Amino acid sequence: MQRRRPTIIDVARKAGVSKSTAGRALSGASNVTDEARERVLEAARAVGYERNDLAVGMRSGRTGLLGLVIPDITNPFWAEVARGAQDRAAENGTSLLVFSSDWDHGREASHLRALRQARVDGAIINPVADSFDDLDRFGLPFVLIGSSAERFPANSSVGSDIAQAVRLGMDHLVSKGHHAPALILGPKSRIARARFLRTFHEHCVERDIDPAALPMEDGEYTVEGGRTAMMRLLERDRVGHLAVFAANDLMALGAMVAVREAGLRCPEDVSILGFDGIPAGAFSWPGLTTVAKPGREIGVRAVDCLFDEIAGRPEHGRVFMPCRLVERGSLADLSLNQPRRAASSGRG
Amino acid sequence: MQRRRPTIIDVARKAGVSKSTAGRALSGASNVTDEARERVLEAARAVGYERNDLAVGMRSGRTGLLGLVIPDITNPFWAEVARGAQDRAAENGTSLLVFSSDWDHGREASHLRALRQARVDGAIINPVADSFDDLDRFGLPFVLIGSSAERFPANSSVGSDIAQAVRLGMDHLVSKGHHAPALILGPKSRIARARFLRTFHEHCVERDIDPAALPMEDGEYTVEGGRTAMMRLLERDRVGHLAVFAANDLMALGAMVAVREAGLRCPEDVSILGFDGIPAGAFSWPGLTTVAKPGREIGVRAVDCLFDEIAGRPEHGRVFMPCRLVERGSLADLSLNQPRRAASSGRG
DNA sequence: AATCTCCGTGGTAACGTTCCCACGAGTTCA
DNA sequence: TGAACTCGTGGGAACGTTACCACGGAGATT
Repeated sequence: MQRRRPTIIDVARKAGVSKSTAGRALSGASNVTDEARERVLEAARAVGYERNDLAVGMRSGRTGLLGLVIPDITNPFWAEVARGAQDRAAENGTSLLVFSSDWDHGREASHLRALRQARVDGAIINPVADSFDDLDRFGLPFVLIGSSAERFPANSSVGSDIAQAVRLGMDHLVSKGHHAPALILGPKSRIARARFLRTFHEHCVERDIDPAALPMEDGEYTVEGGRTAMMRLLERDRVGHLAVFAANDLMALGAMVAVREAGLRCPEDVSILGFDGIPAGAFSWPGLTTVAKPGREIGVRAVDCLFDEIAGRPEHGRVFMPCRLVERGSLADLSLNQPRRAASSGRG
Repeated sequence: MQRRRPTIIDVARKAGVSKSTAGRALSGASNVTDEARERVLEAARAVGYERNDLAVGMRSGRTGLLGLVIPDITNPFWAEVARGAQDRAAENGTSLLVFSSDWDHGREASHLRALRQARVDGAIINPVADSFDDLDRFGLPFVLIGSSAERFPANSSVGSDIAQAVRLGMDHLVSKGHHAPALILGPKSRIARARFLRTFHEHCVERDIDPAALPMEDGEYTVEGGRTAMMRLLERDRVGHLAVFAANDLMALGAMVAVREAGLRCPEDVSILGFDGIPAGAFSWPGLTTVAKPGREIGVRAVDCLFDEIAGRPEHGRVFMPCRLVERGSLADLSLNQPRRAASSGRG
């Protein structure tokens, strides 16, 4: 019942030209007379021709497919990245194969294999692997995204500018009178953690703060991880207002929950600064002040960078996108010597 | 520098068999000697052979690609659906092409064309179109997801059981003593709105409630839409406690913001019931009580259903997945004649 | 006027796999 | 013993497109 889909040969026949000419006209090559092109395009429209990308990929080696391998599409930050990448890919007539690795080496390897078998033109990868082996074996053009990219300095990568982001956060904390913030960090196994911590230390030194004296807790990059880390933080001896810089918005939101569960208030008793810029931070109460990574823009740039890589001109090298501070209501302003004064509680 | 990738012919040569036999062994066909199969597999491993899905698709008509067209991957609900679909697809050795339509007809049409050109085996679509035309022209097996599916009774679809969901919500509201809840609905242009409203009316009739007497406001399916709708609701004359049933979690969270901005408290002054079950609802304060759709499960079932459709046995027809009530802290319990008693404020 | 160059065109090969058919050897049945 | 059948195997065609080469005619150059 479903009849054969028209091919370029059908178009050529209808237009009265050879399939070579038809192919040239349809692919927008220049060496075709206007009249022939016109006839071919008209014929294509008439028979309802649609190019077969498989055959194109087979012959030309270009499939018009790109791969995106991220930890989890349900994580709001990665969803933003995916959206940016998808939009940019669509602008260039390419499509995106999306995979979630769940921080699992096996899954990642399996996804990379699927990408190779699909003969994608290239891939954007947030690598689970901290060794170069799997990536080395990938065998296709790729661009790394995220903070783990710094482990692979030889490859193109697009990430947020952590150094600038931490400085932004520190400046904001200090400007509000928080000179010795506690830290809530991710698991020790994660590369991003070391990066964050090292940058943080550098900024402490610049400001004559002894980082070793600052409270510090670990947790998974989740709401629950942030909650338990904050509980441990609250159990410590402390005097006066507590300010916390969390390495991730989900942890910051979890910390906020823990504060409330402890019978304390944010920002009156505890100030919280997040990191990521996920939408959910705008719905909490108070709204979460955070350093926002440009997730969508990272996705866009990664695709641009990947096109360069595919074209054999990897001129970008490593791209660091600037972050911005989103001020909502989770930081108290102690700079006016009014320790108990709440910050305005607008929703950034 | 990058040498040719090994083909099935290389494998055949190395194993000392014909490419037909090599192909049979690699594709797991039965009519091959164990010894030959062994040799082929060994040879494939030795030369690092990886099947070319393009060529397979070219010849066999099966590409191992599925399309997913949803409104927006950054919407947490759709991200869940995508994740479920992706996982199930991966289990079956297929990959997912993901597109966001942004409720735009042009984008949707363009994405569907890209799917056809990529020769995907089938697609899962949340259609923007309310007419059948675009879908009719699609020409490939597809399964619809989401509430708009009901416009197309002739096609397979997977969605949540709105009737059951609304009943669940109503039962909960009534059990907490809210017999005349206000409604915050989506835009009149959306199909989901009519569905929700009709079901709501049916349940009102069953309970001898006059739906016409209930306050009702429209808004976009966003936080801002919910916020302004709630502001309009609060401007109306009212007596006592206000209960609101929002047609979407984002709107519910926006409503919560509006309540706070008006100097009122949730749930003490206003009770809010959401609909969707997005993760952000757990981070708000109070936590959002909501009717949760099984997003991930919908994605999984949609893929199963699509495989049936591709195989030419569309036995599923229309699948409705049951929703469940997630009780957090945004509803006051008025059932004990204690109008001002706050509900427990746990985080579901 | 002869040659060279450029341009548009058409034919053919090639991409890597699966499908189809034919072949020979071994087995079963009459 | 011969026919029919099964089974594993191999050769070739086919999928739809683009790359490559060759050709003829028009215009430019010598």
